[in-house]
Parts: sequence; C-alpha cells; structure tokens
Amino acid sequence: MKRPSLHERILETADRLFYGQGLATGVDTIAAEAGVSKRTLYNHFASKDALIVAYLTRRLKLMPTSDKPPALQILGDFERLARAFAGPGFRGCAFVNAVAELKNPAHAASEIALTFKEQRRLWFRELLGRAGARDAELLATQLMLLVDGAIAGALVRNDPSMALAARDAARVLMIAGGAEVPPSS
Amino acid sequence: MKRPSLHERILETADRLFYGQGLATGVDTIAAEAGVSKRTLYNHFASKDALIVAYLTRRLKLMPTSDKPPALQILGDFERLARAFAGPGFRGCAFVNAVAELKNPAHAASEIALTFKEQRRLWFRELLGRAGARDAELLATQLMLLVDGAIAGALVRNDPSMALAARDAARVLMIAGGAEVPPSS
DNA sequence: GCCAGATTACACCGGTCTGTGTAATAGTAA
DNA sequence: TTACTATTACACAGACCGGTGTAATCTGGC
Repeated sequence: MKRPSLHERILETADRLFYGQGLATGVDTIAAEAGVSKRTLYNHFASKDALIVAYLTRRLKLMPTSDKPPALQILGDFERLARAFAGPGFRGCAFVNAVAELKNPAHAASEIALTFKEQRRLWFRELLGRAGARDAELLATQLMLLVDGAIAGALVRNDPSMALAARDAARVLMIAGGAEVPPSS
Repeated sequence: MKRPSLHERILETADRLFYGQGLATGVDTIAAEAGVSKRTLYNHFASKDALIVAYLTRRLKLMPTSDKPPALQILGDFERLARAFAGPGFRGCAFVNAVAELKNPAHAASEIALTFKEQRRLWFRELLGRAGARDAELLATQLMLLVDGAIAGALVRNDPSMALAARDAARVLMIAGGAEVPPSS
C-alpha cells in the first residue's frame, strides 16, 4: 500500500468510463482521464480484463441496514432505484451490461454479476422472512425479477417511473404472499 | 427485388452473429459466414450501423394470436420464454443488449427497442382488458417488468426457470388486479 | 548527497476494425 | 454478339486497440 491514491484514482475513472461508455472504452482513454500514464496503469493492473474485474468488484457493496419494518425497507429500495434511474448517468445495471458485453461466457465478470444479484436476493429473502412471508425463497426471486425488469425497462424507455410500478407490484406480491406490509410511507 | 436471396442471407447471418456474439462482430466475419464478399455486403447495406438497424427491424415480429382465454395466452407466453431461455443460443434480449452495447443513446436502435417493448406491452394490455382487469394499463407495464426481469435473470444466472417464477408472479398480479384467470394448463 | 523505486513520455508492435477502390469475372437480357 | 449489372478477389487506407520496451525524471527515506 505505498500509493493507494493512484490505484484508487484509476479505479474511480475506470468505473465512470466503463459504466458510462461501456467496456469498449480504451485503456488509453482511462489512463488519460485519470491523469496517469498508460505505463502506470499497467503497473497497477495486469491487463484490461483485470481492470474490468477490479471495477466490478468495487461495485459490490453491502446492502443498507435500517430499523424500519422489513417490508418498508424493501419498498424503500424500489424508491431508491427510481431516484437512481432519474440520475443523469444512468445506464442500466453495470453487471448485466458487463455480462452482455463480454462475448466470453466464462469471464470472471459473470461470477461477480451472479454474486451481486444473489446478494440482493438474499437480503430480500431475509427481510421477507422477518415480515412473515409464507415462501420467502420464491418471493425474493420474484422481487428480483421486478428489480431487473425495472432496470431494463427504465433503460430502454428512459422512464424512471418504472421503478414505482415495480414497487406497486412488489407490494401486491408481498401481501398476497402473507408478508406483513404496514401502510406505506 | 432482383436478388432477394443474397440480401436475406446476409441478414440471417447478421442476426445469428450479432445476437450470438454481440454487435462487436466484424463485418468481414459476417460476410465470410454468409458466403458473400465484403463488397457485396456493402452494396446491400450502406454501413454497419444500417446493417444493425436492419437486423433489429427484422426481429420485430407480430405477437401470436390464439383463441385461448386471454389470461392463459399471457401465462403461455411466459412458458414460451422459459423454452427460449433453455435453448443453447440464448443470450438475453436482442434489443436490450443492443441499447446497452451502443454508447450513442441517439442511435436508431434505441427507438426500435422501444417499439418492440411497447408492442408486447400493448398486446398484454389488450389481453388484460379482455380478461377484465381493473387497470390493464398498469398491469401490462408490471407484466413487462416480469418479462424483462426474467430475461436478465436467466442471462446472469443461466437459469431458465426464472421464466416460471415470473409466470407465477404474473398469475398473482393478474388475480389481484381483477382479471379472470382460468385454472392453468 | 545518494539510492531505490515509482512514474513519466514516447515510440512501437501486431492485430483488428470499418470502409473504399479497382480490375476481373459471371450471368442475363436484347 | 453486345451490353449491362451483380459479384468477386484483393489490396489498401486510416483509425483504434491492448500491450511492451526504454530511457529519463521525479520523490521520499537513509
């Protein structure tokens, strides 16, 4: 850890460009935008593939914790999505885009994407269990369908309100599934 | 229409390679695979972008018609999706992939993708109306979320059963929305 | 001062990409 | 035959790509 700043600055720039412009962004562009020579970039990351993996790994963040009722935490997550969709730089799900953009299905990015999706699904499942859902396993998967569908829909329609339609559908599914859903915010 | 065969053969090959390998597939590869010189390809399509647009336009097919009860037609569509997911060449939604793969958001592909999604949504809406749903507009949008979510989920998880989880969620949403849903197949 | 490692600038390689130019050939219709 | 068009093979331009090699320069610790 002699110079964490350069390493991190390259990663931040790679995140911005890979997500905003696609994985086809050139290494020269990233180095220039980070204010770093290409040689330095290759001293910190063995290859462009390694940089892509580091970029996706950095996006694996823990789910937020809250003391609100579990069902409201889930509904709040959809509202957080709606805000993200309305942001200027929204370009869909970084992990799904990466899997779709890489022709090689054995790329390490696929595993990272699966980890990310599973992470949120398990968070849903835990909250649904606490909310008293009859089949938290299935219901968590179905809520994930709504999340991924909202992302894809918002991308092609350029319409952030897809997340709110997804939230309403999630509420219906949770109530039908026996979860305790307090009157919404 | 002097020689429709060459034009169509190029388009078929482009469809196979663009969908299977991504839009980054080279023009030379497509020409070679179609058994056609590159010059001929450029005599039929002004540019690679034009070829991409023709490829996507060709994928705009009308929704199937059936005399089954409308709700069962919708549920059957999810089962058709499950079969498509299980096919060896499944690589997600061609339109969503195209939008995600093209950095330029003003590309004509975006409009074609939107047309495709809206086409299916309107088909859903019409069937939901006939099935007696209270809010066919919102419900159709929510079913689209399940469709797109199932596609993304099946892609990253490599799990065709996502379409069946989506079908079950669709049934719950339709019943809760007041649609007449006969006992399933 | 002095040394060692990090960083820089820059040229370069081999490859791939889209797109064009050209001259020769095959097929068809009069 | 003649004339016209579609197609072919092939070379090539111009750009960008990932990745490397090298020598000079900067920087912090002793």
